Amino acid sequence: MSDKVITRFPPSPTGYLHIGSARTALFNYLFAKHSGGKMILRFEDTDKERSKQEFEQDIIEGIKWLNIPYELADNPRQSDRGEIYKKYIPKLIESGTAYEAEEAKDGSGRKVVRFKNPNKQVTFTDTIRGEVTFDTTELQDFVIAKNIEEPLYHLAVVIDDHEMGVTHVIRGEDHISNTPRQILMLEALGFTRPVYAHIPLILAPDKSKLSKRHGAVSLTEYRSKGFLPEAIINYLALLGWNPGGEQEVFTLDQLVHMFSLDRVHKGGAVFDIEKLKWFNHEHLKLLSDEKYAERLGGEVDLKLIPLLKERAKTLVEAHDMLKEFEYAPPTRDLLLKSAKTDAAGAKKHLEHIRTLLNALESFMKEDIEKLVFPYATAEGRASVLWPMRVALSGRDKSPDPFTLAAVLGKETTLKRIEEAVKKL
RNA sequence: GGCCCCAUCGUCUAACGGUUAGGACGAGAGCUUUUCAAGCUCUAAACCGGGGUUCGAUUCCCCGUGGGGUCACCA
Repeated sequence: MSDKVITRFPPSPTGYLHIGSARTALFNYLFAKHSGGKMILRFEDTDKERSKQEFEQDIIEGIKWLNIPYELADNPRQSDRGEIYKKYIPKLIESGTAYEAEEAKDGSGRKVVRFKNPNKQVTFTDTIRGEVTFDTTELQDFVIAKNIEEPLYHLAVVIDDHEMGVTHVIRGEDHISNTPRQILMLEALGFTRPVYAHIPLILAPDKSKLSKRHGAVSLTEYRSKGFLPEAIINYLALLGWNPGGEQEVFTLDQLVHMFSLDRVHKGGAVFDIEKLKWFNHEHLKLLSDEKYAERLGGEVDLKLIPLLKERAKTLVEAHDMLKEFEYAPPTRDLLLKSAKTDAAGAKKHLEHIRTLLNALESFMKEDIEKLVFPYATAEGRASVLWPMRVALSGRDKSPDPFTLAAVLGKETTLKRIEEAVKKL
């Protein structure tokens, strides 16, 4: 089928995968997949000085980590596509729409190629913004190639999009003013115009384009901070687009199903880390205990996962909490810290709890609670519950003592109470 | 500065001429098995301004203001 939708994600490997690029990739994928098409990945590395293998790797790994499907173009690097470009540049010169001008600064001794600007108005339809008109006169006879076989970005884009059969160009709004010059070249080459859609930029809190000076912008940083790819996808999709209802938590498949370009916003959207954290917590809670443990990467007691799920907003927070569960025998001072009783009282209470729990068959939270809580209420909750919390956790900040006891299990619980009693 | 784009709570957004302008994040207050979180409940919080069009404008048009993007032999 010739009318199959083909979008593309063409990063230039001059930096690590940026959160904004990731969203552009996501929108391209969502649109293509929703329309039954595909998204092609290629690298725009015509700037040899700044392009690095390392960045290329990072970008691919990032997209894979996010689970955004793509198809790698044949010959995905522009730096390897010289043979293709060589077919087109002379053609442009022969047809009189381009000409060789002054000597190039690249030391090749060859001449730079300039486009013979027809100096006209160019109007194109942007799916998101409607008709946009530019007067290209101010562009003058712009340079399109460093020399007869090395195109500059704009020319390479036009040729690649044509060669790869790209039907829809979905890119950041910062490219909107590049569009007319690309259309000029594409007309000179006799190519068909793709559909253009310029999506709003992701903004920093100061409303300017999000960039490195604003802090964390590379996907890797979010990954290492313990964010889930599902959460990042979900959050990014809702920056500048929304399906209309009041639901906010979605899976990638759901997003694919609902996505449409006409619900994409025109204005930029400020990136809010707090909301991302909230999405992350939501997606973390959606994981099964087994999957959660898997994501944490270590050997984790599955009994601890529900506790983590409830409290941790990121995997890193979960890790930190896990450390907090590491028990160190509490000091006498800590045991008495907030208990409204003296050492003798605390000792009495702990011994009583030990006796109660020792007789308990089922060590479920509810049963422990049923047994201990009435006693705590009768004796003064603080004077019973505080020593119990500290005895079990070794800390003054912890989940409630009943949950703690249940998670720890009977044996450990009794052992820790025993240890505490000895201190009093 | 030229050109282009944009404009609803602090932030992400709903609304497609008629609503008490809704939701979410965050904030504040309260509740909970007296901690820290989480959770639950409640509260505060917005249509940039001025003209039109219309019986009626947040919504359509124009102007202004504000913000942003872009002006390379970078992408």
